[in-house]
Amino acid sequence: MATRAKPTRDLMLAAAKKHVMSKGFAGTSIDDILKDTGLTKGAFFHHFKGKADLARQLVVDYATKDLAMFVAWDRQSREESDDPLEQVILFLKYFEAYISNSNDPAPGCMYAVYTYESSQFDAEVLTFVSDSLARWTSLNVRKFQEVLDRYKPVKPVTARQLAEMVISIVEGGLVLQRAHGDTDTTKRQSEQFRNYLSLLFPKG
Amino acid sequence: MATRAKPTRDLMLAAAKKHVMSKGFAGTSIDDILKDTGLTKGAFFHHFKGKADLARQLVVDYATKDLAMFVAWDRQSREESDDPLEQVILFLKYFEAYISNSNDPAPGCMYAVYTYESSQFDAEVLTFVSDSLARWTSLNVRKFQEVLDRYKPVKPVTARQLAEMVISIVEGGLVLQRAHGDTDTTKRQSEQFRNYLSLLFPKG
DNA sequence: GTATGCATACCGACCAGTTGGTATGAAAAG
DNA sequence: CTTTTCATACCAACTGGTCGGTATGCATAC
Repeated sequence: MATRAKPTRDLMLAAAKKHVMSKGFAGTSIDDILKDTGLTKGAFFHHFKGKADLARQLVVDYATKDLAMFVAWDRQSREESDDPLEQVILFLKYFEAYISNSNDPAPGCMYAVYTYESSQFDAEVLTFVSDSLARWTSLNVRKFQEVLDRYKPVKPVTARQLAEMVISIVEGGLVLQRAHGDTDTTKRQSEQFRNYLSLLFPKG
Repeated sequence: MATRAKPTRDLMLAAAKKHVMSKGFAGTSIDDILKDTGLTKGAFFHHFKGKADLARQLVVDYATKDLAMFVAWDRQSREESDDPLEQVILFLKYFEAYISNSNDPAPGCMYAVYTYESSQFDAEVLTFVSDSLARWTSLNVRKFQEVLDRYKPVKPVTARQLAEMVISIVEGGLVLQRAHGDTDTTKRQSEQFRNYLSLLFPKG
């Protein structure tokens, strides 16, 4: 059976993600993943150099899929409107729909898991997490800069401030949502942020 | 040595907190705590029924100290101003100063740690975390209700929405701050929220 | 002299990681 | 077209070490 290489790796990554997002990385054993997939140690160590390598591949995979989702939402929002402010609103609404309708009972951010378990990971992984969040921020900065180029805010504000605030609200919303086990806290937070935007830019 | 009961327990709780806030709960072994304190298994299992009991006592202790801090800031803000909106602003400023001047190199919220490792804990502990966050929210709701009783917001908003937003922003700020290893991200988020308040309640 | 506050010594379970090996398929040699 | 060669993909069994937890003993305080 030298054919099922990629599916096997993805199968293990999926199982790993499931466990890590509910028990943390240290709380997830390799055996947990193997029991879930029906595979064995040999398969695991064939695809991963070790648990640290799993941590790396897992978060890289997460970042890739996450970014792809954001890019898709961004493109769709640009197709539906020419106004950057409206595009931001649309983007947020796509996100709200995604979080609320997720079949994941307790959605969360893997970056948050890693940062709250930071001592478990090597510098390379932690840098990747930091960089990924920074890249996400940069995307938002560019977006809000487009808004600021067209509309003058009621109160002086930088694109970076707004960009960071979006991420902060999302991350915080996810923490609360998980803690209370509900499905709409993050969505409500995003709505509040849109409220803030409508006050900052009354034109839109 | 039958005299140092309370100090010993607190010593272990302090060491546990230190490790849990940097490696997570599952990533923290009892031996880690014992090595830090110079104590032994006998001491640990004398004060804690097991690791699950440590989780319970640790978060209860955290909640107690956290609440005391909030109450103190609330009292001080009431002493310095009669205006509820100004009191909120003051409260946030105390918080910002606390986070920025903390000697903790990577401050964080223990509730967030527990939430992102939820499968590690029993229902009692998880309920306590949820309730603690709810209590924190309630305090904020009361506060913002006082504000809303005096000032009419430019856009319709409930006290609960604002209360949740504060916590969300703080939690999210802490995630970002830890991820990037800086000291002022949370503070900046709090400042942005104050900006939002000043737009909502232009009178203040 | 009895309860408290610890230390010592130990246990079974589980941990990440290793070993030796097998089945498979694709490419190269005949 | 067949046979050899060899890398890939995986498995079963095992290892040393660490985990949470227990049993016991012994000072000290009351």
